[in-house]
Amino acid sequence: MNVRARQREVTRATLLRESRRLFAARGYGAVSLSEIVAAAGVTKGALYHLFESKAELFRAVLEQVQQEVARIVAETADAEDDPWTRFTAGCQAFLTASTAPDIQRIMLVDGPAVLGWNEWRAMDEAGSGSHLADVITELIDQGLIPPQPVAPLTHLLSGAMNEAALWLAASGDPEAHLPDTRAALARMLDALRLP
Amino acid sequence: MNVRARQREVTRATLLRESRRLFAARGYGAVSLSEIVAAAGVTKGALYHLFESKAELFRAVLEQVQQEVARIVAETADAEDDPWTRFTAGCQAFLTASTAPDIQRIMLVDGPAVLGWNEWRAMDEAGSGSHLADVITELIDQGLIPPQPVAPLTHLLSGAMNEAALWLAASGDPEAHLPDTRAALARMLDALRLP
DNA sequence: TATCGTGACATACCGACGGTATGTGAAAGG
DNA sequence: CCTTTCACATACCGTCGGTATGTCACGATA
Repeated sequence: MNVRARQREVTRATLLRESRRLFAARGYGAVSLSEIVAAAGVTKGALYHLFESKAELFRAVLEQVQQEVARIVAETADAEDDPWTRFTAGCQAFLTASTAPDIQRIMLVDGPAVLGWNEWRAMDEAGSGSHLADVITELIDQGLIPPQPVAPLTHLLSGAMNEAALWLAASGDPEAHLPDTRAALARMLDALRLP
Repeated sequence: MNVRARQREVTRATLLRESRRLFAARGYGAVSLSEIVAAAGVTKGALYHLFESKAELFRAVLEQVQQEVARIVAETADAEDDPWTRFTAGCQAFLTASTAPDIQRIMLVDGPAVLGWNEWRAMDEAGSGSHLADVITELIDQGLIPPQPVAPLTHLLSGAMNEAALWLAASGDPEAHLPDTRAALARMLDALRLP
């Protein structure tokens, strides 16, 4: 790889790292581009050479965060053989991962507001969202869940886990409430299962 | 009431109405104060005389929206005698009410991002959120739901309904998908019930 | 290796935004 | 009446996101 192309990647990675840190700490609206480029040690010229706008920079950060979460969920789920266990383990992994503060603010709070809910949803479905729909489809096919349209149930569960993660992180002591929340989620998932 | 005090209320109501319309249509970030005061037929002096900041104006709008939703939910629920039916009817009413586009963007998308999730949650609990926690507590007391901590289950259900409403409104044809979504929610709620 | 185009930035600047300080005229109080 | 108060209007500010232009090292070509 070229020196130029490599340097470009370094600058881009630095901007992504610093903007992710600042966005996570104080939110999209409260962080200025001047702040970001100062933290990254470059100027606005560099930023606008690499990203089209502030919103596009945020989108790139969000993409990175979502892929991290999707990877964790996929790895946890794939470690299980039983389809039902894959389902519940993946959900629990998502809940735990989404409790991290930087993932919270970027992925769950600012994401929909900055990009609009439609685009946010589209990005989510390219990440962990599709895993959920896939595994639910599988469970219906195998007769473990009553036959039903997949999309509504997927969004009910996705929203439940998102909100639970937000509450967990905001509740002061996530570690303390995690067991109860995991238990409540487990009860909810088990309740969906056919006898 | 004074002429002055009455005029003040008129101006305030006009600003709330116009800003709600604009916030709902294009989102908090994309609407400027100049636009709002122009639509309301006043100047920024009036706006800053009545509200401390743009965020405080938004908070006043959100408060209004949340109270409307809470009223609908409460009226629907209170029309039922059976505790379990009160629960499910209230949830269905919330789902339907939250599908309205202006309620969507203001209450579910921009609310957490503009005010922060903690403040948004606090406001929600002053509105329809507390109803949900109350009725769940009641159902546990009556032995209709397994004994468990109330908060985690409340947030799981609240998040499920929020996300389902967002998906419903974004799915192009809400009327078409509403029955399936209501059915999925009903299944989820029934699954929580003790035999 | 001399040349020259290209690209990865830096610099300088713009209009618009949220917010504030001050002015004004009509209603309220005496 | 006369004075105070208050619901605004006017004029202005610093900062923001965004852009147009300059600069200089790299890299391909002869």
